[in-house]
Amino acid sequence: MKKAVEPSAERPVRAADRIRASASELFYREGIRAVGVDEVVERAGVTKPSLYRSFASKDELAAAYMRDYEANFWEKFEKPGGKSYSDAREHVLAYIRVLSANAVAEGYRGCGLTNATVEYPSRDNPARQVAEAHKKLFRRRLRELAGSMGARHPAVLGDALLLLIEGIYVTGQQSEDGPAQSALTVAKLLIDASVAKG
Amino acid sequence: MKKAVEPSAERPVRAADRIRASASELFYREGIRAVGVDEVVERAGVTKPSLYRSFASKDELAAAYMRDYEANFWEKFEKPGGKSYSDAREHVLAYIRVLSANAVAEGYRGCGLTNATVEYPSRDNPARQVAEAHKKLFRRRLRELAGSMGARHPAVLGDALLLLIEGIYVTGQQSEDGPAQSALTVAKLLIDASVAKG
DNA sequence: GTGTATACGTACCGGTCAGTAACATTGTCA
DNA sequence: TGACAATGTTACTGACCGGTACGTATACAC
Repeated sequence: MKKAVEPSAERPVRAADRIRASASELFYREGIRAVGVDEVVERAGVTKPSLYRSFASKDELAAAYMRDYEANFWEKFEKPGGKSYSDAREHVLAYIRVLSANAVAEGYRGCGLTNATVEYPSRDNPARQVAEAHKKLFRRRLRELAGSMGARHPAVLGDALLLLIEGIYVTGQQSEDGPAQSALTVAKLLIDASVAKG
Repeated sequence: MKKAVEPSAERPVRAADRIRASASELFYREGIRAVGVDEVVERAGVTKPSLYRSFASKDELAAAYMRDYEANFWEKFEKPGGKSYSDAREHVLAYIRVLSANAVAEGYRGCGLTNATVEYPSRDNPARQVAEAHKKLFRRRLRELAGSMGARHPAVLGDALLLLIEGIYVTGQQSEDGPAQSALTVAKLLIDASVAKG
């Protein structure tokens, strides 16, 4: 008589996964430097050696957090509000609409990848490297979308949108009543002024 | 026979001042959390008790750094490139011109006040409080300038400029080859599209 | 049953952190 | 000379940090 039912319906849930989840939550909310590995494992309900079996160091755990964050970011960016968009302008505006709504909520903490580059000025930090690579990709994607909108200078409009979005990320953490409120209007202004009319 | 010449040309330089200077440099370059008080006093050429005679805690030292940074900021903002401007549009564009030039330099670290709010999510941190108060003032000042430019909606243009500027601060630390390059063009676009023409 | 591999916990390490106590030294002014 | 204020010197604390040596429980193979 073996296990009867449920081969593994109750999930054991690997320690490494619990740690990733715990780290993601804590690192995002409080910052990477502010959170010790003890706090991470305690919240995960595991012990420290389990962490170091799956991750070489706290820095590498932070890098894993960055990769998880990035995957999640792309999902939210490519389907803002869970919806797909064929029109580039509507796509970007939808993302900014959702983003700026979140950014005026209490406790908003901006973009985890951006925050990590602020926390780690040194270029050889593993977490920072993931973040930097992501921001390059994001910039390219925004230029692409700007091109699809028919911008006269897609590079400029793409950069404009990136600057605007990063501005939302960071000002959103400064106060609940910040300039992110105006972001959607600004985005429209920017796009319309950049797209050839006649 | 007293001191002959130079009442104090060779400056004794108060320990507190040396500490402020040392802290400002280190906190800005490496981040506040990343720098220990030992490093601050060592660079200042003083000892730890001297620090704690002038500052109640590291947090309070960080708050002092914020205040110093802010004073310096206003100087640079109100006279970009050392020059005064009577025209609001030229004033803002001059600031953004200088800023974006700095932002593409290697080792650029953005705005110390912005960075501090990223490092300290908790609202009761003394340094963060200084930074938050400053950002409120800055927002008001930009709206004021937007009004002087004759914007149809000064609040929107002011916010647009703030989002843009914060975007420059933060993307400037992500890479030397970032969107800050386009910032001046974007600023002109934004202003021209916001100012009533006919 | 007895290997053997995997997954995990207990207990600990040395270092660094912010902060302090007690005392010695200096320079200034009167 | 004497008093005061500012600083340096030395040594220390307790908490926390990232990281690890080592023992333990379970499961599957033969």
